[in-house]
Amino acid sequence: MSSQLAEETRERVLRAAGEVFAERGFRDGTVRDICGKAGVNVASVNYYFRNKEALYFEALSFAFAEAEERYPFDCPEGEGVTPAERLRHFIRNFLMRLLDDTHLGWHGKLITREILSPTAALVPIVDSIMRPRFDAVRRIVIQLVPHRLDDDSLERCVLSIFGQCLVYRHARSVIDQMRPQIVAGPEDREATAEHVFRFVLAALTHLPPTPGI
Amino acid sequence: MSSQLAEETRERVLRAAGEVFAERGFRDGTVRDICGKAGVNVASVNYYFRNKEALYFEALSFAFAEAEERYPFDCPEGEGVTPAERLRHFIRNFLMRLLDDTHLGWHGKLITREILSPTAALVPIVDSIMRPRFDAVRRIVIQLVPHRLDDDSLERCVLSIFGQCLVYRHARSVIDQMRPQIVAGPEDREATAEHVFRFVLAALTHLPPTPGI
DNA sequence: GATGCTATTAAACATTCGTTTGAAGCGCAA
DNA sequence: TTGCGCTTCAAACGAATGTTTAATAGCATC
Repeated sequence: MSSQLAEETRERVLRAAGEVFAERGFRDGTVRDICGKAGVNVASVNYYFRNKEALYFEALSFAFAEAEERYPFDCPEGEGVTPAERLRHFIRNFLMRLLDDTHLGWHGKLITREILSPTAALVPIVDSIMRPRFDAVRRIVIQLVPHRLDDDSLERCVLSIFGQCLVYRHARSVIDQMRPQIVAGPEDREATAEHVFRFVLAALTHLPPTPGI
Repeated sequence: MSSQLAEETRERVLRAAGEVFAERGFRDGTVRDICGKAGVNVASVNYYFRNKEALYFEALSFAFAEAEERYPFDCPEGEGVTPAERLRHFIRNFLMRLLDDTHLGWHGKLITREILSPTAALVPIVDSIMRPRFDAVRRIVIQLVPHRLDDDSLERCVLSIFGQCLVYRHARSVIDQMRPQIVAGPEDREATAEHVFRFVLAALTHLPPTPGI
């Protein structure tokens, strides 16, 4: 029977693993680093998880679950909310999460690494977490574009929206070197979110119809 | 005196290093892998370069130089070219490079890794290669937006453009799992480039003025 | 208090990897 | 040919790392 204390130890290792893997990657993040940060013996990894790889899988799932919990995907779908308001809400929510480096920053770093070097762990994450958001944004796009779009154009619109948010995380090192002021403070981030919203809204509402459809 | 043969060996190691580092990252890409692929002895790394880290630096610079050579940044600046045509040209050129997996794909992968986990090698690359492109796109944006933009909004517009292109590389694994058809064939990639161009053009030409400026 | 299961520990093991070493190969000039 | 400098090689070294082991401690139950 696993005690309450053991469960706490397990979660401490899981959290330390997430932070270490996020900062240094799977290979560079050593078991000794993780256990040192968690304050446990190195054998704990083998005791609680099978090995380092299984620990990585669980840490990734744990990070996603915790990120979902703290930054819930609350895209208002009610009747009284206009599509533009839903769009603004989504973009701000998503961007704030991506730009957050302080308390929850390692989740995003870890996920970014996983996307760049995908393992088998990515498949269920894409299906269970990313796809619903993709679908929600697609519904917003359909409502905002004044004419019908073919399926591929629709997907590309959604990707254009995600891309404008994701660049602030993926190219963060370049931004910090070239234009640090646009993401420096909270008010700058709000302004960035507002910009992305206006940029997307202008594009969607004025997108020309695809010829031949 | 270094012979012609030695120079070829050096470059073979450099190229193999770029491919291996791109595929597996700095830490996972072993010296033995690189030398095996290059068909040379492991001691060659220490002979031609100082050590693995110095090899990585040189491989990164080499990759950038070769990518610049094969995909030259030829943004037409002449009088007779409209800003919209320059934008289309830039986006297509940039996107095709990002989506190219075949002969030159490892350059982009390597650079993406470096941006995510930046080392000291990134600073000169940003200054010498990325900044000029950023500046060129900014000049195009100024010409396309019908009113004056403050500096920060201008930077964010440029980032919106880059982000819409970069997402096709950074989130490639997710796209491949969710919507592979939009980047599958050459004609799909052309359609993607055209979409990004139209999306950006619609946004820039209809972007509302920032209040209070 | 004895017993048995769980949790934790220090130490060691086996492997991998970057790096070094010393010798051998090779081209070329004297 | 001989000698010399540049290049390549096989082998080994030392450090780091994932994993295992066997012993110890903690703790609930009887």
